Amino acid sequence: MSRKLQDVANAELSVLQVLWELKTATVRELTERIYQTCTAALNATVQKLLERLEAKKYVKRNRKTWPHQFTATVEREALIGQQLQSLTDQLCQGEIQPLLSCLVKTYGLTDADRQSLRGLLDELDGGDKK
Amino acid sequence: MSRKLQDVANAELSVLQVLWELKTATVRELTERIYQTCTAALNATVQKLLERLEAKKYVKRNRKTWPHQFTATVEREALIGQQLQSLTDQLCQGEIQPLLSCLVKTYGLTDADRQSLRGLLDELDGGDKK
DNA sequence: TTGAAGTACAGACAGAGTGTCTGTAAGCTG
DNA sequence: CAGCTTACAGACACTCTGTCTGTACTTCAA
Repeated sequence: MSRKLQDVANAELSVLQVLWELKTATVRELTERIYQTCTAALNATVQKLLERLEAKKYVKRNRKTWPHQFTATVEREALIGQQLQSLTDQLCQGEIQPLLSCLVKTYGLTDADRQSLRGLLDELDGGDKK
Repeated sequence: MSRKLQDVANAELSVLQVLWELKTATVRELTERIYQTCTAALNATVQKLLERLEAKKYVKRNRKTWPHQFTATVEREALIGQQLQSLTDQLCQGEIQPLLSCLVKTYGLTDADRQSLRGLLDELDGGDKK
């Protein structure tokens, strides 16, 4: 029974969040954003998180600059999509249907939400049908 | 930095899946469904998984029968909803918007999917607006 | 050029979660 | 009661995660 690989850990995610915001950043900048301070230890922690994110191909490191510059290589949306995928895989045998219905039913979708959702659907209809 | 509590592990989920299907089951039944066989060791494994699920309030145990009967106390949809919630919390600051758009864009929603989604939206409109 | 300060990197660590097992006590049924 | 099944406690190895220390490397100013 293989484990559900968690692929982006909590602390790693907080690094990604900052990278999405700043586009590019150094370890120091990231550390200060995340911990509101920057000690040697915290620095090393962020360094390690980046190292792991890099291994997972979620972050790119520019070694030509000093200090190194880091950039996210996944969009937030891609990560959402990936999570959605694994969610449906695990709980709906890959079907989106149950998820959609659950989404619409249990979430108090506001009028605005519904409006924009309809908009998206219309786009899709126009896009691939004709 | 607290860890993202994984709340339902992989093996635990497979137990839930069977319970959703059978409504109620004994350890033996669960073990045979999951592992296609039933040794003492596997039995104990499933026992442990049930014990943990019970602690998490995801499973109810009837101690009056022998052997004990187990039932899921969460619906599959509730679990989906919960996962969606934590997904939006982590990646969209609680907003559903980005998730919806990602869903519609990256998933190849079929005509049927879109149709049923519209249906759900219409229900909502009728339900709480008037 | 040299030294101080900042940065990179390797490795170690504790704590938690997970899936699995062994051993033992308890319950049932012929 | 005997023998089988089930329940339960505890242990285990392994992995993941967040954190840290220590050391080597780079840069830049004096």
